[in-house]
Parts: sequence; structure tokens; C-alpha cells
Amino acid sequence: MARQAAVKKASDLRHTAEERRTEVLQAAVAEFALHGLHGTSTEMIARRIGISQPYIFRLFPSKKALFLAAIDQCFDRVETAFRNAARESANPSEPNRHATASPVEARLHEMGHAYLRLMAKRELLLFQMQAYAACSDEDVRRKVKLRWERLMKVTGEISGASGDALTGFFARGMLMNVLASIRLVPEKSADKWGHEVLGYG
Amino acid sequence: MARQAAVKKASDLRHTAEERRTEVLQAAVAEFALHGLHGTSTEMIARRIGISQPYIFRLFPSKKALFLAAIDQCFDRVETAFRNAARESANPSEPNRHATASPVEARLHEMGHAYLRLMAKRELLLFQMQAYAACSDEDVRRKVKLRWERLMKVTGEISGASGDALTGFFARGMLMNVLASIRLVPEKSADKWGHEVLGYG
DNA sequence: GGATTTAGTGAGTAATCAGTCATAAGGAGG
DNA sequence: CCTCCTTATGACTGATTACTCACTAAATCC
Repeated sequence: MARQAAVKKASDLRHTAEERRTEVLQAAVAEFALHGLHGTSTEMIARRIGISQPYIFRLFPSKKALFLAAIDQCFDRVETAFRNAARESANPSEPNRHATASPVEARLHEMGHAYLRLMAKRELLLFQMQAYAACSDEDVRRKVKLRWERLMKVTGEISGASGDALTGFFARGMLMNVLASIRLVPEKSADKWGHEVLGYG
Repeated sequence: MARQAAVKKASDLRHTAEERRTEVLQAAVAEFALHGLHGTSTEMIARRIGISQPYIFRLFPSKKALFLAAIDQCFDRVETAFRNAARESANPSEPNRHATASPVEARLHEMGHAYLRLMAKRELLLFQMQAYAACSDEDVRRKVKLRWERLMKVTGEISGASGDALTGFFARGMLMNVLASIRLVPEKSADKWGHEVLGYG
């Protein structure tokens, strides 16, 4: 029998392990966000990107290690968004937009908007809640605590806010998380609603 | 062989189904709080109160039904605590304590304290987070949403607060939940800390 | 004391899970 | 062509899961 011509399908393409790791991490955030650490099987994550379930364990030593990596990625994205927002606020395209507010308030304002935009995707939002819920696991708790401390420190530094202003900023963010998780939102005015909860009403 | 004298052990006592249901519900809150809906097995719940695992399914139709019942119990306790706090505030033992604050502020203050006392047990606190995390399940989400709406309505009514004051009240409560979940708390001054986050510093 | 109801369990089942391992197969270099 | 490294999978395993069912035994009623 003549050798079958090798048809090149996109799904046949092999990727580098590093590319796959990134894909897996992304899929993991999405699945963990929906079903949590214990409710998500490695099979679900694998299926989402079309690889076999055992290959997950080639790329990550355990399911929990994958979850921990997802936590890091989640906080990284928030931190980056905050930094960018603060930078933008320092160099405003509409210079008079916050003419009446202090620069600290302007930066917090901009960061709040950035957080809203980030959480609008809903994936990070839900994963965040899963991370908090999984904190009975000591490894998870340690990591989340570490990243929170770091996020508060960084946020204080780049915004210049402190004390009550900073606490209030995070408090409103957390309320928004919870209300968005349960979709306790006036659907038709989701945008406006977010701004209100964050105190930009 | 002579009939063995029946030794009456405490563990031999039979309870009514209603008593058992209450016990199971309590145990369920405790276990779900630690490991979540998917991370908790009915075996764990049964062991905690010394009954067989199948008997759980005599008393509740499914694990999820038990989880939903636990959500109701959790919100009931918060609501009751708030009502009692408002009542106490209306009839203060130290009449001059809040002389400078408006009655609305005084009631919110008292309710904040009540929430702190309730969450100090940590069980309800953690279960709350598990309930939010489980909200990808539509039945769970519906119930949590319903109870939140009701809690906000009731809180507004009995405190007299509205708008920003009410939002701020819940926002600080949620921040406290998250920070307490991850134990991002100055251990030696846990009391003072809670008051600070709630804005009673 | 016999009959009926109610509390409670032991033994199982089919499904699912995280993780292992031997091995295939693509691609690069010779 | 062959060799070697890396990507990737199929087949498996032992443990755990929610839930069922046939059954026992304690209380209650007549």
C-alpha cells in the first residue's frame, strides 16, 4: 500500500513546551474560575485546548501547582493594569478632566476604571473568588496573602493613597467582586453601576 | 446464652429526623466552609456528627440541596444579628455613647459590630466565600442573589441608611471577609483591625 | 404483646478523579 | 537513511465519589 500523504492539519502542529504551558495556564484560569479548585478536573482543562489529560502533568507537577500558577497570573494582570493606569493618569490625554481632584484621587480613579475593565471579562473576577475560597489550603492561602500584601503596597506607592482612601478603594473593589459574582447588577446599566459601586457616581 | 443487658449509651439515643436535620445542617456549614461544595464529601459531614453517610440522603435529597439549605441558614443568622443590633441601638444601655452621631450612623455602627462578632467564629465567614465561589451553579447563584437583595433591603429599612452609606457599609464588610479569609490581619490586634476596616477606627 | 411507623446502617455501584508509565511520533542534524 | 531529543498520547490504577437499596432495630400505638 502506498504511503498515505501526510495531510498537515493545524491540530497536528506541535508546539514548544513553553507555548503549551501558557495555553494550559490560560485554560486553567478559565475552568477554575467556573468550577473552583476541587470542581475542576484536569480532563476539563485538557479538553479546552485539545490536548490529552496526562500531558498536563508533563507541564505542571500537580493540579494544585497549576492552581497556584493561575493565582500568580491573576494578580500579575491586576498589578500591570494598575501600573498602566497610574502611568496614564500621570500623562492625561484630557488634561482638565480631573482639574478639581487631587492627583492622588485622579490616579485612584483611573485605577478603578482599569479594574472595572479587567473584571468585565468575568474570568479573572470569578477566579479571584475561587482563590479566596480555596484558602483553607495552606499553600493557597500563603500565596494569596503574599500577593495581596504586595498589591496593597504597590497600589499605595503608585497612587500615593494611604489609610482610609486605600482601604475604601479596595473595599469597593471587593463589594463589586461579590455583586458581580452573583450578577446582582442592573443589567441594562452595568457600566454605570460599576462606577457607582466604586464611588464614581 | 442470657440476653445481654442493654447498656444505654448516649450514642445509642435516637433523635427525631428534625433534630438530625439540624445537626446535619450545622455540620454541613462547618465542612463546606472549609472545603467548599465540591471539596466536601458527604462522608466528611456524616463523620462529624457520627451518623452513617447514607443517612444524609434520608434527610436531604442531594448534596446540593444541603448546600442550598446551608446558604439560607447563613443569611438567616446575619439578618437576625442585624435586627437585634438595630433593636439594641434603638434602646441603648449607654444612652450617650453615640450622642454626637445621627441615629442612622449609630444603628449602622451597632450592626457593624454585630457582624464582626458573628464573623469572629470564622465558620460563617468562610462559608460565605464558598457560597460566592459556587455561584457558577445557577441554583446556588439564584439563592445567593435572592438573599443578598433581601439583606440589602432589610438592612436599609432597619438602619435607615441608603445610597452611599449603605454601599460603604457592605463594601467594608466584604473587604473584611476577604482579608479575614486569607488572615491578612495583624494577629495581635484582630479586634482593633476589624473596627478599622469597618471604618470605626 | 403484636403491628406499624420511624431512625438508622452495611454493602454495594457506576462514575470520576489525579497521577503514572510505556511508548509513539514529529522534527532537527548528520 | 539513521539517531536523538522533545512533544504528546493511550492504557491503566487505586482511591474516592454521590447516591441506592435491602435491611435492622428502636419507639409508638392499639
